[in-house]
Amino acid sequence: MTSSPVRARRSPADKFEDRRRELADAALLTLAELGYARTSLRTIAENTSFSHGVLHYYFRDKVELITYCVQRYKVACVQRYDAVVSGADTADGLAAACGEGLAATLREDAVLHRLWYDLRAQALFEPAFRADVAEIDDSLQAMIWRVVTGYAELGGRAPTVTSAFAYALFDGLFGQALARHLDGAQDAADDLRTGAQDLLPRLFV
Amino acid sequence: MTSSPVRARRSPADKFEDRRRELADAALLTLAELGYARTSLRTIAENTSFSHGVLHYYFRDKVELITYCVQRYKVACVQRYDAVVSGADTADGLAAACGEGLAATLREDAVLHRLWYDLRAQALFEPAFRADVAEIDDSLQAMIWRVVTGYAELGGRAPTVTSAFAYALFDGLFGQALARHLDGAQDAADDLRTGAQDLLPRLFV
DNA sequence: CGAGGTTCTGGACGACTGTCAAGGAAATCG
DNA sequence: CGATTTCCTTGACAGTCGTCCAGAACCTCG
Repeated sequence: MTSSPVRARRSPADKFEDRRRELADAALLTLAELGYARTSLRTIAENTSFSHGVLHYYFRDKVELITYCVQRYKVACVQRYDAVVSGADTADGLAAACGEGLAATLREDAVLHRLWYDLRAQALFEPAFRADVAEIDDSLQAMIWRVVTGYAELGGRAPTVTSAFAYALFDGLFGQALARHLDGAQDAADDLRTGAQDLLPRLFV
Repeated sequence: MTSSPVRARRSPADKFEDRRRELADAALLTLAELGYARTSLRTIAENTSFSHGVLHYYFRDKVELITYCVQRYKVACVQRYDAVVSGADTADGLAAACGEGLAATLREDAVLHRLWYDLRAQALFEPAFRADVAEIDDSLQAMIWRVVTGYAELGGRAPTVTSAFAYALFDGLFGQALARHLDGAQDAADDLRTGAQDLLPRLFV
């Protein structure tokens, strides 16, 4: 009972948490590459400089590891997107930045978004994932809603949809673009960009 | 070389195909219950009156079985939906039937649609599924497009979106409603109904 | 240096997977 | 009826999986 490794830190700047993050980032790469169903703890460990046993030293089980990974993914994703759309000062400029931001993250982080859609589907079956997936979904919905309200203020009109409705539409658009992009369609990102620009005004009629 | 069971039928009305369908339907139930990642061939066989070996008598491997299942799912899904929306003779009536049809299939076939979103996510990783998933996606897109063009004719206006764009939006709406419904939200189906009715006119501005 | 805690290794365990083959059971047909 | 094809069961195979653990390695501090 002395060496339960879950909570026994002492060193400065929490080396324990640092290694957790390091392992989670490696796991994130492997998960994004193979998908949830095909990723084993041993495969994750192979993409690190450690052996497979260490994962159970830093994470209670596979669910805790994946949960931790997914939370890391969220903050990086939302932060980057907010930065992209924060610079616009006209309605049309914001719509363009919105489309460009979505297209950019589609091009650059396609495999991570693929993992997101995978895990969200898994959460439909595995209740252990639902809380974290719902939390990320909420933060993505809020991210989209910031764009919509920003567009509203710059354009002087109020949106005629709910936050959830707007997010569902953008999510559908993004999911389709992702599938096409991963299938090799060169124009997927461009279509997403123009599609998002097209969609935004339709939320105000 | 005489007894390769893949093609060696003779009896009337193809008993072989009948049993394939029977096994595939049982597999579909099990897959919808557990999801792709957690469903094994033995578990599928347990939900039938046969032993696990018979699956390899009627299907070459797991991929062929699941592929066959998914194709069965498609025809049932699209046929039923088309019947629901075929009766409308006004634009508003068609929008209502569209929303009601989506809400009804959400309520009645939630677990099957859950499987669909699961398999579509798997196809992002596993190229073996992509062709079949793309085919189903196309048929669903055509199904939505029939509603849109029908609405256009009844309303005397032409849609201002592409078929793929319209499908992406409806799919996003449905996916979100499905997640909420499976999470126990009582109003998910109603929101989907009104959401679809709300979305349809926005494709004509 | 040595004691004691922390970190990591590598092997083992039992359970489970898809696949296959040998042979029994059942149906079909000459 | 017996022979032959079709259908199905059973058990095995070689892997992989998550998990756990004994102990080596490492680090820190007295």
